[in-house]
Amino acid sequence: MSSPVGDDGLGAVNPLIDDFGLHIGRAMGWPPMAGRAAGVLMLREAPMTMAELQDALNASKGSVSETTRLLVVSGTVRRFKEPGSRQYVYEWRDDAWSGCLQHQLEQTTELLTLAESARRRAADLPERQGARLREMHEYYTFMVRSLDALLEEYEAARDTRESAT
Amino acid sequence: MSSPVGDDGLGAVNPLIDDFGLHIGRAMGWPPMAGRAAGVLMLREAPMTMAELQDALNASKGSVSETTRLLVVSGTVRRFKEPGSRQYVYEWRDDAWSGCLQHQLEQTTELLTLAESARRRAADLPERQGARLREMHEYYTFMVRSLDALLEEYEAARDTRESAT
DNA sequence: CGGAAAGTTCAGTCAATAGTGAAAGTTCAT
DNA sequence: ATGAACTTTCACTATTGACTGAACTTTCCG
Repeated sequence: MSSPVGDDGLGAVNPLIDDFGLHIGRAMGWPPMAGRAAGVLMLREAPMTMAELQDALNASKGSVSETTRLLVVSGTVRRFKEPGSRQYVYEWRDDAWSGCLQHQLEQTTELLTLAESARRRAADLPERQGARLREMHEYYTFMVRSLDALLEEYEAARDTRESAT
Repeated sequence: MSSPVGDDGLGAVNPLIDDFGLHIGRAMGWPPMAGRAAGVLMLREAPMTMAELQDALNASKGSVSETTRLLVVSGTVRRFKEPGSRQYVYEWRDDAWSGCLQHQLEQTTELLTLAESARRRAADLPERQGARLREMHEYYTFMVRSLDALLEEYEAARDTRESAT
């Protein structure tokens, strides 16, 4: 109920956890808590129960529940029950970073959609403005195409490394 | 002092402006106001004064000042004085999207730095955790390299289009 | 089934962030 | 130099978003 990172020999890593919270959280559009939870889960050997997370993060039950939900839908954490146990455990996924890239791709796709909608809604503007919206549209088209390719490339490279292990 | 988009024949575009505010603002880590300002500036023929922006956005002087500052440092908007005039005008830059991609690259580089620092600070962890930090490090190394390449590719393509005009 | 343990939801509280407006600071034509 | 026009700064207010904790729902062992 006291040490924010539990009794895993990780006591010194704590400020690191907070850095995760701020940075990854911000990058992924998560609240800081989710970033901290991601950090804790990455640095743990074994899968953690909610109670352990709650203790490690020094957070309320409700908050941890919301946080784990978020991490699971983001594709960075999986949850399962160990056979015979009645409680879930949470574990950082080996392919977590694919999930992050996928997330980025989705965000960018949304902006492409916005660009398309903008051109439709503000059609027949003078040359200058039309050109600006065209630039935006071209940019996001380029980005979606490129990120998609990167995702594929990254996963291919990972699979290769994986099978080499 | 009334119509939120001024008297430019853009009256119908207003909900669009707010969409810009939410989406681009969020993507760039800007407050909504900055996104809205970006939208307004994209959709304008001529450069705008602060007074015009203030009117178009229906915002306070202070807020517009902060907002323009932000857009200028982000590289999406430039400001200059028309000769003989004593007030600045603000204009959406033709190469604004390069600035956005650059911004993304910088953000990603920060996370690479975090990954490096994490491996250093949490060295000599058991295999499992070490592998996770290695994955993170590899991911961000890959992303920084790739985004850098994309930026170059995008700018090259733009230059080509440009000179073809 | 009954009920204890685990997990989720949600109204309320607290903290962080955005925006206002007035005062202070700059700039430039005269 | 002076002062009017314009811009920035900053203390305050409003808004938004995160976290808490208690009430509720679900799960599953006996």
